Amino acid sequence: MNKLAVASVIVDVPTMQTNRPFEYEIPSALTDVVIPGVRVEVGFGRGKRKIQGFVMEVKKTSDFTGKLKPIIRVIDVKPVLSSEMIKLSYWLADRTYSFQISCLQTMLPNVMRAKYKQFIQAAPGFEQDPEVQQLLNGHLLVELTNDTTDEKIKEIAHLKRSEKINIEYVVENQANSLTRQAVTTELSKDALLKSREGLRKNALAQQKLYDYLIKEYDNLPVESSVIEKQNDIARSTLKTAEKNGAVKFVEITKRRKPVGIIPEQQKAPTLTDEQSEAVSKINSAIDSNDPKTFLIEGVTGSGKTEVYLQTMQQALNQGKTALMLVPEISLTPQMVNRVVGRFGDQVAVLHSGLSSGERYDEWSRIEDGSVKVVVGARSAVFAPLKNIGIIIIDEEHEASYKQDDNPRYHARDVASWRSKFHKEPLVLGSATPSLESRARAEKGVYQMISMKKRINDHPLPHVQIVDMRDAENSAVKGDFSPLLKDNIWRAMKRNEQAIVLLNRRGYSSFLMCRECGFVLKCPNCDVSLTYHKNLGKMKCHYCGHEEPVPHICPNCKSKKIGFYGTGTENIENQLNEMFPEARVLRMDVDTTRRKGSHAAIIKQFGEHQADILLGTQMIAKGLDFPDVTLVGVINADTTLSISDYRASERTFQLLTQVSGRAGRADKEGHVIIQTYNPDHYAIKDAAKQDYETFFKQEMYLRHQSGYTPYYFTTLVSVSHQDEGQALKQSFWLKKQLQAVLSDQAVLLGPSPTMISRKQNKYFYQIIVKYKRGPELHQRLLEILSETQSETKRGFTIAIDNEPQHID
DNA sequence: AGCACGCCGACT
DNA sequence: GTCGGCGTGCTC
Repeated sequence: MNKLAVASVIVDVPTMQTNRPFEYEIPSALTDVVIPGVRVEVGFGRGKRKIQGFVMEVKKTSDFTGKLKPIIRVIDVKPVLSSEMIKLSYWLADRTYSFQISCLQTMLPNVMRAKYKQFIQAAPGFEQDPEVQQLLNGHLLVELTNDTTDEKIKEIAHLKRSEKINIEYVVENQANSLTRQAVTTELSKDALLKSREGLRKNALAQQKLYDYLIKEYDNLPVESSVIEKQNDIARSTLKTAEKNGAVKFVEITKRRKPVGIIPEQQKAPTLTDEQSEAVSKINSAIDSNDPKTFLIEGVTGSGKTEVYLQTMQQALNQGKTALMLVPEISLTPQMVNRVVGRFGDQVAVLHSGLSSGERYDEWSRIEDGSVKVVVGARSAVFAPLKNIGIIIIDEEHEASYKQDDNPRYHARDVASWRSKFHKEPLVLGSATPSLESRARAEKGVYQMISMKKRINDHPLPHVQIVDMRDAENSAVKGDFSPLLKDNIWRAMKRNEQAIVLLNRRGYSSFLMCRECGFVLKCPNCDVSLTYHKNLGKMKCHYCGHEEPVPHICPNCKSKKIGFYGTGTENIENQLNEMFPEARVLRMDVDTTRRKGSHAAIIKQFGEHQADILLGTQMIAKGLDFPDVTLVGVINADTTLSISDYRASERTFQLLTQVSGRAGRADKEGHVIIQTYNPDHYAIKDAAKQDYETFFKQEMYLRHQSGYTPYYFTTLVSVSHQDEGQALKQSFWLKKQLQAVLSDQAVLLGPSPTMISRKQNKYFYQIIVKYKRGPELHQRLLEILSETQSETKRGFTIAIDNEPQHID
């Protein structure tokens, strides 16, 4: 009998050199337990280091010529990775040029990441050694933490060299954190009552505990922490009761269920013609296991969400599951209630507000099949659903679907992969599709579904563009044109609400001297410091460096140093000055930092407890406020000035979306867009809510300049402490790439990134535009492994496939 | 990553 | 000589 005795393991060491499977012997005691997808603990390296790894494959023999180490321990009882996820991780690592271990870790809840600890222990026979005793200070084990001083490390290294101490490695599994200590009783309720009577008169704490146990008898076991904190019963009281046989300590696995109240079950409304046509097209793809991609181009208010819900229902009817992605920012209670209202408690919602424990619990509920519908932001695309019947991506153009650190994956690509794996449709929906998706629909790669009518024939808002270069407008002191000011006033008078959007990208409150032009910059990074009001300090967004606000210019000693640029706070002040009676709510990064505050602001505004909602991009997304009749955009063009080929697309999308916020109910909406570029097509087309015209114009320009969707783009950046070295290396890289690319491909750069210095490293980037690039892909992978030794000398190479921003 | 090995200078 | 500095290369 030939046993499967070798496991192929991806180890938790994120480096290029260890980015491949390592083989381990499966001890006979662990056969049948070590199967693909489980996590294991293995020894790695020459020392006694222990780390976590993922079993990818189990086989009979190994080609490895050395001696295989055994697997030390199996962490999971059942696999945490399905065969689908294992396959997906290979594809993802290849596509994003990332380490496979990083991919595996992103696919799983954070708690599955191992925590490593090191403990110092006296070597046998050296327990009494004075040096060892001094180090351990009477303890048997001392943890070696990250904050150990250099001197102490030296001392430890000494002792280790002379073999007086050993270092013990411990791999901790954080996912265990969900078992908690709880209290219960083995006594009957009557017995408890009896014991309660038998307590001494002055044993007040015990009496209180018994009373609690009797009252909560049906809810036992209760977590000890709950009893201790909420009911102020001391641990010693519990211990005493334990001794007396009244209570018993047990371990419970607690499932936090974040979706608290399940809203009333809602019936599916009748569909419009456009909606039912969309539903039937998608449903037939579900029925016939057709992994095609649909692109729903539907104007705001056309009822895309209902199409999503009914097609998801179809998948469920077939005994399948459904996955729906929405941008984090639209994961509002309104949205969630709508889905939960339809599907009840078979829904799991994965949003960033979940604690890591909650996230793990939701993951388990999905994994064990108790959840049929998953709604979530980007990372929910890895939800461990089995037998997926449909995948939906709402607002598919959103840049936040692309992760901006490693692995730099796009949720749309992962969804597409899974759609093919499950042989089920993928539905992309947007009022303003990304150029690449819309172009694919044009070519017939995606099937286009267009929804042009608004439900109940709500008219589109009336949009006006205000040319801020006009004499009348440039003369005003603040940032409000007379027209916008007047319209806000009117809306206030009619007791309606207004939204004011400040397009603040690349625009912030930095400090500038009006005498000499000096700008306060970060000493480590090449960016200006921004003012943080709650800190009262200047802060760097990249490295976190802080310093006090100077009152005289460090350069010319003038006192004319002050803030420059329009921040939300500044606009808020202007609004308060102009409309002293209006209640202004501000929503930006500062006011929404606290968990739940985003939802709180939306709720407050939705209940008309404020008159004006002022904010940045985040107010533009999918919110429905019936009393809003006016939307004002202060500076429509700041996103245009960014040196990014997607600048026009982003501007168009933002303006179209925010305009959709006005007048969704019976009242007509009015939108005022202030700009210095009134003739720009992105602004003009957005004002007309005319996606198709914009699409044609933008496609023409992309074609002219050779960008997505006509070309693929890959961004390669090189960094080093020394600017010259970084530049030298990037020229070398360019030469390497040139050699494998055809004449059709274009290489731009190397050029310094917009922020050319971050954390004291210099960054240069090369943009590669190409039509067909298997050679490029191969060469980039090779370069990554060839340059691994350079990595240690301070070089880093980062590759971003289809970047969302070039900066 | 983290560790051992190994090759150099300056110390009992 | 040898201790300990850091550079190099390997980990099943």
